[in-house]
Amino acid sequence: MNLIGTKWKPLVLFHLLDGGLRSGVLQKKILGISNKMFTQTVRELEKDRLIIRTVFPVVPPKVEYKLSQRGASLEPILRSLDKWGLDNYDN
Amino acid sequence: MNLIGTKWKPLVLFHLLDGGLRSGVLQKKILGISNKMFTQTVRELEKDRLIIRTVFPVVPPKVEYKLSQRGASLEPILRSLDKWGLDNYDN
DNA sequence: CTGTATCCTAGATGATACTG
DNA sequence: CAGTATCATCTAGGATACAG
Repeated sequence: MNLIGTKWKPLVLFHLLDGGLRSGVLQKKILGISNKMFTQTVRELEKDRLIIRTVFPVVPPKVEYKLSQRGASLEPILRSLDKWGLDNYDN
Repeated sequence: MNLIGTKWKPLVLFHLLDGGLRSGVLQKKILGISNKMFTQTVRELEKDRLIIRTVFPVVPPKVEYKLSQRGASLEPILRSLDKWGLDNYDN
């Protein structure tokens, strides 16, 4: 639970399931996340080797995030969580 | 994520997968949880209709918690999380 | 046994401004 | 564009004592 048990981590991972995304694009997909929490979250996920951060030395800066093999192994769980959430949205 | 996205909720649910448990027994299974957080967690889970709380009018008091049908529907996810955690314990 | 009520602290989070 | 720094706020969580 320490690796993925936060408010934002599962969401970040979920949005990377279909492929790597540029930083700004990924952040926009996570509705409601602040810039600070976004950076903090991806940093921790990178540290835990669940995602891979790639920096392209261009101007303007370009950074891409994608799931690591380890992160990808969470796919069944993330998909299940998503489905369960949709099925139980009535709350 | 609001329904199960806390530090303790998944653990409480997980320990009820194999059947209902008496309050004290359940609490002892959740290592490290304080009395306050335990009560607060089960209260929220009950409110979200993920678990069912049964009070037996005896002395001394006896309270039992068990998964609701809705809570039981989380079993695949909880089992997967458990397995994933075991497989990735090396950090 | 089960649960509540306080008090208290650390960490989580947001808003804003700023840097390379 | 991507990320950092700072300030302020809120809440999670623990410890303890108490109640029914």
